[in-house]
Order: sequence, then C-alpha cells, then structure tokens
Amino acid sequence: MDKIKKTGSATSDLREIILSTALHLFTAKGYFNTSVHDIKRQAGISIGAVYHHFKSKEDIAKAIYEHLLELMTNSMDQIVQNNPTTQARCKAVMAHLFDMTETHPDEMSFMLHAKHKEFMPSAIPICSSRPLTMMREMVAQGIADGEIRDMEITLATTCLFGGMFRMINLRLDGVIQTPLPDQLEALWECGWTGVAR
Amino acid sequence: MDKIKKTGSATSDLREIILSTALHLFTAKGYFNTSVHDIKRQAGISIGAVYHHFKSKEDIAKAIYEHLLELMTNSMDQIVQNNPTTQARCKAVMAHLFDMTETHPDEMSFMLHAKHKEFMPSAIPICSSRPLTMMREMVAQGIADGEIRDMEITLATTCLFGGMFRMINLRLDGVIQTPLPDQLEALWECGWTGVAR
DNA sequence: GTCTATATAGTGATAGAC
DNA sequence: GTCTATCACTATATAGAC
Repeated sequence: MDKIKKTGSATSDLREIILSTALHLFTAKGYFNTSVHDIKRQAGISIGAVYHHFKSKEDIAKAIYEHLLELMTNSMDQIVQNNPTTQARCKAVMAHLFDMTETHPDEMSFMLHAKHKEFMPSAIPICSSRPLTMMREMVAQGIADGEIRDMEITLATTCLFGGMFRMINLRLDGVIQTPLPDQLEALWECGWTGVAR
Repeated sequence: MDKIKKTGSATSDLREIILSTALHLFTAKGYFNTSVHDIKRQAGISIGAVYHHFKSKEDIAKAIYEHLLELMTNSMDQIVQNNPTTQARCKAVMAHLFDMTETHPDEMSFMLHAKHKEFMPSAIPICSSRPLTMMREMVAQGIADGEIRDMEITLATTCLFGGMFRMINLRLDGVIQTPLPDQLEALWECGWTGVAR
C-alpha cells in the first residue's frame, strides 16, 4: 500500500504550493527580484523543503514553464479537433488566449511576457515552443486551403495574431482596462480582414 | 577658455562609453545578469570611474532609457512634420522602426523588449511614453479625419501596429531571418487593410 | 520530508590615494 | 577624474539534526 503513489498526496501538494507561489512572485516582482527566501516565506515553509523538491531556483521556473506549455499545447489540440476550418481555429485560439488572460493572468504573463532566456538559458524559446508552432501550422494550412492569401507563413501569422499578442501584453500591464473578450470580435475582424483571401 | 564646456570632451566621452557598453551588455545578457564589474571590465575602465559618472547601476539604465526615448520622440516629430496624412505618417513610423531594428538592434531591444519595471521601478512605462502616445495620437487623428474606421483608439492602434511590434520582437530574437524593411509593404498592407475605412 | 543553521560567492557601492 | 582596495550585504545552495 505504501508503494502506491497517490496524486494529490501531501508531498505532491507541497510541490504544487511551491510552484504556484513562485509563479505568483515571478510575475509580480520578476524572477530576479524574487529570492528563494521570498518563495519559502510566502509559501509558509522552510528553505530545506524547497530544495528538497527542486534542485535550484531555475529548476522551479523550468517546471512552471514546461507545465504551462503542456497545458497550452493540450488546449491547442482541442481547438484543432473541434474546429474544421482555419478561420474557426484561429478565432478559437484568440478567444481562448483572451479568456486565459482574464482568468489566469499570472500564467499568461509568465508564458508570454517573461524573458525566459535571461533566467532559463537552456529552455526552448517560446517562439519555437509547441503551441506557437501549432499556430503557425494552422495558418500554413489556411494558406494551402486558400482561406488565407498566399504569403510568407511567419508574416501571415504575425499579421493575424500580432494584434492579439499586443492586446494581451497591454492588458497584463494594466494599460487596457476592459476585459479582452469584449474586444474579441473587433480585433478578430481587423486581423482576419488583413490576411483573408 | 577652460570654462568653455566642449561637447565631446574626454570626460563626456567616458560617460558615453559607459552608456554604450552597458546598453550592449544589458541587451545581450539582461540587466540582472550584467554586473557593474562586467561593465567596467568591458569598457576597460575602473569601477570608480563608473560611480563617478553614475550614482548607481539603475541610474545607468535610466540614462540609457531616457536618451533613447528622447531620440525616438524627435523621430516621431520629424515624421509628423514631413507627412500630411495619417496613412503616410503611420507607414513612415513602421518604416522607421523597421530600419532602426536593423541598424540599432540593441537600442530597439532595450527600448521595446526589456522589462523596465523590474529594474527601473520609477521609470515611465514604455506604453505611456511620449513616442507611443504620439502613435496613438496619429491614429486618433486618422479616425477623426475619416481615414480610419471609427473604433476605440487603443484597439485601432493595436490592430495597425501590433503586427509590427511582434515582427520586431521576432527579428530581435533571431526568429525572423530576413531584414524587416523587406517585409514592410506586405505587413503594412495587412495592417492598414484591417483598419482603413 | 521538513526543519535550522551555515558555507560560499558575488553583488552594488564607498573610501581614500593619486 | 580615475584608480585600487575593500566594505556590507544578500543571494543561492548545502549540511546535518529531527
């Protein structure tokens, strides 16, 4: 019985607590302005516990990053499965990322907004990550199917989603006051009009 | 004669050297991965010289930031003066920022790409800076004149320039291999089509 | 597995000679 | 104005008791 590894056990819980506490501090103050002592204090545990679960501060950041990329990849898979056309898929992506920005701002900020290279030199750049690659693939499919004008794939992707990424950044920075989903239709119209055949 | 302050004197030169060295290191390794000792070593001077010209490391970053914002503001002024219509002005802005990305990548990276809040808490956020404000004003004028569809100003600005900002980021990160000016026409067409009346 | 106490290294910044 | 030497501090990470 002791050998059965239960999900949600006390030890696994502590790991999750460290991760969520670190995520919050990293996005609020920045990675370099957050010490391991800050994390342990905020989480109400000792520094020994932190270093029992993670081998370094960078390791904590990497665990967060990889977890978030995995979640986002799953969402992208769902979107592709549930939507037949490129137009529907891309719009669903935009809607999903806007929703996520409202409901999980820390996660979005850390995934899209942070300068990962500076504190996780070994991590895959976000631009080359699976979710971003999938977005480019959607656009490429759209070009192949004639839904989108024939143009360079990165360029088309940037035209279509560039405004979205900037809106997310502005919203996370507090520049935009209104919830992003309220602006989905308008932004989508601008973006799609620019690239549609 | 001694009282005449010459531009380009030896002392002023050293200040410039510190600033340009710091800018290069900040963009290459990040602010927090760059120590004052790194700056002094790279510049081939002593740490005393650095602290004679600047009161702190943050002070160096602020001097760089304010200098770049001033240069960019001047460029925007020039663009407004030399172009009568909103369309011409906005396209000139895009052309200029693309050129700057190729010719002064460090400057562009530090100005647009860095997380200023994390190391210069007191600095004006880039979004509220004069150059960015001027871009919004251009768009507002375009809406007033009927060149751009009637929509929320921040939204219109984001639609028009969001792709541009993302292209710059991708280029600075080495994701895009071709010079941005080569893609100006295509990107402009997408952006303008999306917002034009 | 979690704790406290500590080792070690490097940082930003200052003092004072020249 | 520029230098060298050094301070005071904080950070990451480890050791070892429980």
